[in-house]
Amino acid sequence: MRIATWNVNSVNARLPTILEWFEQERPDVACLQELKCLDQRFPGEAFERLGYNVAVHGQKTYNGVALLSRTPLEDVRRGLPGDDGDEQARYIEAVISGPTPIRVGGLYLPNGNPVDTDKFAYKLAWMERLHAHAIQLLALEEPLVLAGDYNVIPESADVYDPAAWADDALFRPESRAAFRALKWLGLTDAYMAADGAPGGYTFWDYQAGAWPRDLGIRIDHLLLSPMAADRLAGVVIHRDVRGREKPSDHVPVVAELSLTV
DNA sequence: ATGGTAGACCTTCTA
Repeated sequence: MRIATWNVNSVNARLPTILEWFEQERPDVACLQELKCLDQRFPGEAFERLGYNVAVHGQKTYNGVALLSRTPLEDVRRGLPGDDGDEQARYIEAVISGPTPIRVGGLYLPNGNPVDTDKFAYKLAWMERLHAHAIQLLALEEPLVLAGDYNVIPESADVYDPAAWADDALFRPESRAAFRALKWLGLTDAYMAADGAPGGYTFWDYQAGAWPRDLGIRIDHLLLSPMAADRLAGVVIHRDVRGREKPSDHVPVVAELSLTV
């Protein structure tokens, strides 16, 4: 089965582009981020017509995440545990039903800029909550995928100019250390395990000609539990999508797992 | 050093 993650930067502004990609690629599961709409404004029928079951955790104007699956979604959780006062819609999780059920968490990790504000503290606190939740999920010893826009550049090879990003929240040592700590729990970065080639970027800014100049960063990741990593067959970054009409600034990343659907 | 783009929404915030 193929599992995709894609920060779409407004599901409604991007709908024709998104549907075209879904019709071409037909992923079994997809995690979408930055919907920028409330649940009732999510175009669920358009995805249902393509054969998907839909679970949404929306928010007005900002954030918003969704899970799409060809088989029914069970045990849906909306919101990251650990802070009941957190209003931001950045996490959704469900079990994908099938002969080998797989648990999928779709996440939109806070950007964290500027670093001298409470936005950076919120990012690091959110990563601590994700860490604590990942411990709980790994204890289940299931196939598990935590996929989304992590807003973390893991290594220097994942950015066109490391020095230019040294003070950015996406590349700060604190953010990278928290990402490494997640992996130390036993999670595998699917791209690195399957390919790992430098320059596998997933985001290019809209500004300053970042796309034509290939000034990209790798911030969209799929982290796999051991039972999922053992079944990893490959990862494809759909780079060409960035060059299409009215693109998102992120492109889809798709992991293939040798699981029957 | 600055400004460059995109989306939601209504004027500025987020990225």
